[in-house]
Amino acid sequence: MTLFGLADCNNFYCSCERVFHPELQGKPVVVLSNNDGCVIARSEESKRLGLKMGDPFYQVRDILETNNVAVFSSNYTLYGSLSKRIMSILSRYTPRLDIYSIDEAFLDLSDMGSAEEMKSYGERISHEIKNSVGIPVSIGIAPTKTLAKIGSKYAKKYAGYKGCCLIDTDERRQKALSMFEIGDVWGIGRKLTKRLNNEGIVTAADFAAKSERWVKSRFNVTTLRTWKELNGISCISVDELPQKQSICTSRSFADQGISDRGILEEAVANFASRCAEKLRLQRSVCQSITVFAHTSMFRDDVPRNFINNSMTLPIATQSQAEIVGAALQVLRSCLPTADSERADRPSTTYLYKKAGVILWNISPERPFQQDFFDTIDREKQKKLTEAIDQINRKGGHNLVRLAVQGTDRRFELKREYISHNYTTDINDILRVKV
DNA sequence: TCTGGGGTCCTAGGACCC
DNA sequence: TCTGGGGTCCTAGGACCC
Repeated sequence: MTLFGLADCNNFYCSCERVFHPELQGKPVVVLSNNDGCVIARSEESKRLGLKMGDPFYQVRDILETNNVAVFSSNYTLYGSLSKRIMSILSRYTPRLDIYSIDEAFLDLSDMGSAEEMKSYGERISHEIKNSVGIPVSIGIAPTKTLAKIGSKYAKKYAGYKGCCLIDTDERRQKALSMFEIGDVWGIGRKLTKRLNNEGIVTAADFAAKSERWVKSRFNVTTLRTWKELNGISCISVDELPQKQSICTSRSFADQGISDRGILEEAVANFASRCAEKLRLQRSVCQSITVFAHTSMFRDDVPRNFINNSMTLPIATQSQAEIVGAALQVLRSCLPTADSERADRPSTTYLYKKAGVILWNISPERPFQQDFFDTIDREKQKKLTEAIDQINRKGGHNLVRLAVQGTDRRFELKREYISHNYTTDINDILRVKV
C-alpha cells in the first residue's frame, strides 16, 4: 500500500532560535529576512499579534516593541545545521527520504505496516526530534503527498494528535477536506484560489467533489494533479537526491544600494563564486550563466534600471575561475563603458538594490573529457579548484578566493539581531552556568 | 531612509526546418 | 492582387512552493 509521511517543522526559524533561548518558550518571536528587511518567520504568539509573513520590519517595528517580541536576524548557518540533524533522524525511519525544503521532508512509508501502526510510528518520530534536537515537528500520513501535507497542518493545529495526523480512510479524508480552505491546499496559490472561489468552491472538499471532466475543461494539468491527489490518487512520487536544474545566488544590498561599479562587480564575483561552490557540491557542471541587477522596486524618486543578461559557454564547467570570469564579462557588457565616465571614480549612474547570478543548463559532472578545440587545461584547473575547496572547508568560507572577490565586502548584510552560531562555531558554543 | 532568497513546473509563442 | 502546413525546439514569463 502506498503511504506518504510529511514531516514539517513548526515555525522552523523561530523554533531554532528558541532552542538556544528557552526563556522565549510561549513568548512572541520573529525572524527577519536578510538585511533585516522583513518578517519571514513568526511564532504562534506573533501570528496572533497580527504580524504577517513579509511585513516590512520598519512598518511593524512599533508593534514588535510594544508587545515585547523577540527579534532575530536570520541565521542560516544555525538553521541549516539543525535541519541536517533533523533530516538525519528522519532518514532512520524510512528507506527513502525526500528532502523538500530546509524544514520539510517526505517519508516513503509504503508497505511498512498498517495505517494505524504508522500513526504511532509518526508520533514516535515527532517525539524523538523534539527530545533530541528541540524542534517541534508535525507529521501527516496519507496515501498522497497532498493529503499528507493537509494531515501535517492538522497535526500542528491540534495537540490531541500528538504530532501526527493520519488521513487514510474515505471518511477521514472527507472530514479533513471539508474543514480545509481551498487556498491552503498545496499547489493552490492566490490566483487559483480566486478563480475557484468564483466557481463557488470554498473548501478542499468542494473541489474534490467536482468531476474530472469539469476540472480538465477549466484548468491545466498541474491543477488536475492536485484534484487527483485530493481524491486519494497519488500523482507525485518520492524523489530522492534530486539534482537542481538551476542554481541562484542573489542578495539585496543594505540601505540605499550600490552605485559604485567596482563594488557591484565584487558582489557579482562573490555570487558567481558561491554558485560554483553549490554546483560542485551536487557534482554538476553548468553551461549557461545569467547575471541580473536592478534598482529598488519601491522607489520612484531615483532612476530605475534593470540588467538581465546571459551567456552560454562552449563547454560545460564547474570551475570557479571560469564561472566568475564569465559572470563578470556578462555584467560588464551591461554597464556603460568605462571611458565614458570619470576615470577616478567610475560609477554605474544607478543605485542598484539587488543583484544575483543564476547558473543553468546543468548536467551531471562526467569523468574527465577533453575537447579537441578546448584551450584550457581542465584537469589542472579541476585539481586547483579541489585544493581551494578543501582549504576553505577546513579554514573557513572564502579563506582562499579570487582577487576580484575583494576583501572589504562592503555589500555585506545588515544583521543587527543575529544570534550565535551555536552548533557550527567553536567560539559561539553555548556556555552553561554551573 | 528602511521592503528576502531560493527553487520547480507549465505554457504560449517565436524561430527554425522541410 | 492572390503567398501552405506541419513539426520541433527554445525561451520568457507566470504561477506555484517554502
